Amino acid sequence: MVRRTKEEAAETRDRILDMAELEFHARGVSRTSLTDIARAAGVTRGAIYWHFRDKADLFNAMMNRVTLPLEDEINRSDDPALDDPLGHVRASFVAALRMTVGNPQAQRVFEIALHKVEYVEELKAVRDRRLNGLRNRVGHVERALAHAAERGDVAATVPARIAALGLHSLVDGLIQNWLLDPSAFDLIAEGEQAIDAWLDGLKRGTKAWHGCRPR
Amino acid sequence: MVRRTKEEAAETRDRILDMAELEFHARGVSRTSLTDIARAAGVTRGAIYWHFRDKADLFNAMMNRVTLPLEDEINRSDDPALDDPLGHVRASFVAALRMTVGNPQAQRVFEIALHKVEYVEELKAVRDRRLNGLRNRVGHVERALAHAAERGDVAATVPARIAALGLHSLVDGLIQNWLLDPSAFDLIAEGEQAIDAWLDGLKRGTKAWHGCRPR
DNA sequence: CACTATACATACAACGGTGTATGTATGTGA
DNA sequence: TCACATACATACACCGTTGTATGTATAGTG
Repeated sequence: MVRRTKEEAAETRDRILDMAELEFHARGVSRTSLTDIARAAGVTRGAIYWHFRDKADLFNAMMNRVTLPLEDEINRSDDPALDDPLGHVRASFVAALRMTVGNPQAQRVFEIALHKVEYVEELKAVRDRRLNGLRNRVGHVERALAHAAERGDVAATVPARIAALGLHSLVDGLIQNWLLDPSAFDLIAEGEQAIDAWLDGLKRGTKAWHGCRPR
Repeated sequence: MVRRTKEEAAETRDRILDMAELEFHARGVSRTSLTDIARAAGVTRGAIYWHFRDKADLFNAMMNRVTLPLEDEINRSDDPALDDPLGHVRASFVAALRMTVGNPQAQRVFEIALHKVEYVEELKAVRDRRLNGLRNRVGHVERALAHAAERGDVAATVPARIAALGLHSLVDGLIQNWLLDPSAFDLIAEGEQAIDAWLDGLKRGTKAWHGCRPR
């Protein structure tokens, strides 16, 4: 075959990543061979081995394309310059729901990460990245909620750590359950209600409810 | 080899299932060969093919040993005869947390189901079972919370559906995050606090907080 | 006590996937 | 323009896994 220019080579690399994403999503990572991906991308395995060391390397490259941008927004929640940390936290998590539903690529990659890969051996790097991302997010949200508590936006009866951990787990669980069956519920509308229910609970605090129970 | 008695055959079958659980957990389902499992169990592949049709069949049998009992307790929450539906819901989910931490077999199987298997092709049956279990649980919890609302145990401002979906997602997310890194937080203690925060939020309702905001 | 189904072990054939070595034509810089 | 690096395609050897066919000794059964 003909030698390509650098630009064309970059396109080839992107095509390989795109097709890897589709194939992994359709057949699972372990059952997808490099031959499958090569055929789908219109190249041979030679091209894949040129751009990537092996399947694990290709998988990591594919994951990193999508997961990074979402992290950033949430991780900015504890910026002391923000005038409404609680609002920013809320907006960030709602954005995650919207992205899950509205961005097909993100949806595929999430589903691959959750249901179409086994976190063992070489692929543990992905698990570690996911783990670190989780720790970071919870940490940022915790500090953001602490700021909100200082400002009086939320009651301090629920520790910020629990509030952050719970919120993150809630949204994580919602996305996970929805991906199992997108027709089961409306992730954006009902998910937003659940987030608000959690945040409203934080606003009013836990122990002081005896005197103002409704009904 | 010698022909075994029925009792011994049942033991062989159990050993195969036990070792499959360990091997799947250690190396992932797809990377574990039937030869691996046979060697660990002290038999040959012939024994496995005698007791199970193929690897997918073996996998399903292994999963069904553990996941069923946990379901039952939660699914009883909407029994109209219960005098404290809300308390039963709370106890069921706390029990799930305790089982995750305290029962090593359950812990392994959960981790396999969440991180060590790809839900494609033959294994989709497991995904379907998980999906049905999820729908059922949410349904039962929803009805239980509706009972609780009728009894005045919780305010009706948050729809029972959202309350149930949120609670389930919260616990699901907590377990999922904890399994990624058990040292990250105390699943039982902090998880229980998160569950209580959610339930307390339900008790007090959502819209009526303006008049009784603490501090 | 003979016979059949059981509970495996052993043997065999086939295939798919991986990694690497090699070929090759072209872009690119000196 | 010449030489080398680039961007692949092709070819090859190896191995693990699967499914099945076959062997075999015993447990159960009439």
